[in-house]
Amino acid sequence: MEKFQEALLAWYRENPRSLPWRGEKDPYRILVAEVLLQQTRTAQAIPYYYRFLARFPTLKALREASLEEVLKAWQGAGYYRRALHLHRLAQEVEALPRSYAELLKLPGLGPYTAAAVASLAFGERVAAVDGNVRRVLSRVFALENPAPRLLRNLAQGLLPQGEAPGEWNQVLMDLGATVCLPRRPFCSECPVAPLCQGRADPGRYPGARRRNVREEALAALVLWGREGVYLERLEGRFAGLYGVPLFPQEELSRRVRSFGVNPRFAGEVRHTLTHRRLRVEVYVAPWDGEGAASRREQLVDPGEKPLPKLMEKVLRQAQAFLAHEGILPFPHAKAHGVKPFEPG
DNA sequence: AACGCGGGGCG
DNA sequence: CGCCCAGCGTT
Repeated sequence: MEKFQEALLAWYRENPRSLPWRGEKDPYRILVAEVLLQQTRTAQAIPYYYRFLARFPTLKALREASLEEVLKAWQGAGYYRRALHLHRLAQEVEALPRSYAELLKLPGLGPYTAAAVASLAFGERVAAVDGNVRRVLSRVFALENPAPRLLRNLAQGLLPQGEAPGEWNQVLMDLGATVCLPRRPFCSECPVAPLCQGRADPGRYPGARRRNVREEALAALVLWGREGVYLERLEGRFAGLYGVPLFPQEELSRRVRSFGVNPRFAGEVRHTLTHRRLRVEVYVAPWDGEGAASRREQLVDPGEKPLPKLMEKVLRQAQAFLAHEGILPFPHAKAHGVKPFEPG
């Protein structure tokens, strides 16, 4: 196995990736990067990394912020529980613990993130197994569906003695991210191709995970007034963020009745999540909150609240419709720009 | 072990 | 379109 490690380390020295958090020493900044990278491509994480750290440069700054401010900084990055967990974590500890075992106890840190922070920030000899490492090891050892436990043991056994553990973890991840790609890997460029047991059929290792994408028919109700749009705090999906009322399409008539409005159809919006395909009918109605005094204060400028992308699409659609009708749009208009309304 | 949870880029 | 991404928490 020494040959394996030497070949990879030599390759890494010649092909380093330049990333904003590469070489970072501050454990907090490493943590933010690793949490952002959970199920998120590096290219997508980078702008959020800068924005979040500019807003909350230290654990203390994060601790003293409100959850809503934190979610606002996270807006657009997805998997918003990550932001919630980071905020909660900041309340729980004065400083980040320095061991894998302690890090693993923190909210939002699982085996991968705890290992990444422990090795990168504190030099602990612990292997970090992410999707890249899973794929690399599955191919090297020709494993179609390796258990997480097995992968951790394999990765742990590969940690070189003389090398900084954090560096080594990045070596494997970099190989997976740039050479050992999910589809059409560059085996001819791979430093460990001669040792790879799965080289003959890389598409077979690891095997595909089955997924079940279901469709959902929803409706959104955009109630707008001079002071803004009626927003509520969302629960369940997008919990903690804000949005207009969103519900199964078949509940439309009931919800319309309960609000006492007479809405018009403003078009349709599609939004895809990993496991869901959402088709949202957008309805708009003028509203001043009459007959619902407690709701009146919920008429706000959506630009001030953390919104999921889906809600941005819904508002944009509503706005385009209103503009097309020659109706003065709500304050949100300037923030996002108006696309022409396209019927159907 | 299976599922819910965003958003985006690629072939 | 389907696939997958520097995963985690819950059941």
